[in-house]
Amino acid sequence: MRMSDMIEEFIKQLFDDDDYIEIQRNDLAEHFNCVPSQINYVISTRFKPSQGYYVESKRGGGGHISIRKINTTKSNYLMHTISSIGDKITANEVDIFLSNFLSYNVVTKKEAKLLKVATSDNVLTVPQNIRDELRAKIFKNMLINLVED
Amino acid sequence: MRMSDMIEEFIKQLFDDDDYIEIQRNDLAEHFNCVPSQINYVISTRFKPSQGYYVESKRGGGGHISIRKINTTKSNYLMHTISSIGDKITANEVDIFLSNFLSYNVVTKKEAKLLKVATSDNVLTVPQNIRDELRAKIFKNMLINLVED
DNA sequence: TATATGTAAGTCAAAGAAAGTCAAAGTCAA
DNA sequence: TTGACTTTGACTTTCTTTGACTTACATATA
Repeated sequence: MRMSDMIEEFIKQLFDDDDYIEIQRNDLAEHFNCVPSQINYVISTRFKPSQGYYVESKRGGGGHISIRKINTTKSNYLMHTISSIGDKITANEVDIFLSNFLSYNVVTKKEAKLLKVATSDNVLTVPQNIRDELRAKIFKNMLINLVED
Repeated sequence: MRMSDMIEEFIKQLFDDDDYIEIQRNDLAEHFNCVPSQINYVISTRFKPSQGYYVESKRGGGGHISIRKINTTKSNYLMHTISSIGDKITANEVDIFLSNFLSYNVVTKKEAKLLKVATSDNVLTVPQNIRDELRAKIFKNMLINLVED
């Protein structure tokens, strides 16, 4: 397992039942025996706003990094997601959305699978230059149908 | 015996009793003393969705290729449907399939909606001549994901 | 108060690690 | 002897790890 994945998991467990945590970058780095900037990497790739987290930090003595879980209703969440997607989207970006949907229970496993496969590179065998556009269209339209009435 | 066949067999044995495995492309290539891209060849020719496998991968450090076996015991109905669909399918034909699925409770309403919208003409804004092909691809692949458990 | 010092986080680019792509070359059966 | 399938390898892309350097804040001290 990757170091990044372990750190990600560790941080996520810190939340326990709360939606707010504070961590010390250097302590965490020491705990995992990695360079401090590794923590930044994990945070910037796994705790982005688009993944449902809001991050702040303070430098200097007593400095820290705080992470807040963003909670919204399912419909709001989906609607917000839909409008945040531009004309193009990569398969990877879809993946990130889906894993967030799943962790917020916005979609079922099966629905996530459907979303995933319908937008996967394997399936969208069209020229590169229009693939991400087509994917965005399919993805957004499918999501619209998941918004509760 | 061909190298590809040996690799194929080897991978299939990895499943043992599970329906999910992860492999390291480079390790496997080394094990068989072949170039890594040989593994890609084996996977792309022997582990296609149409052959009951779903493949994903991650690059970079700690990267891997994962293969999921599709459980065929669940619904002959869907499997039969999938194999009855050719290279092309119209939006109308999809509709007919869907209403059958619904009346046999093979899919939920939401799933049916997803299937419909992901394969609708509105969404598949690609040239006419490839639209029905793309639709068939998307539709069949989505169905495959509904078959397995 | 202004300044110096220490503490902690941020940035960015290079190096490393895997997997993907594609086309050329090889093989083999019909 | 052609055409489909296989093997090979050079090159590309994606993701992760590392570390040198920078910036910001807190506190002690002149």
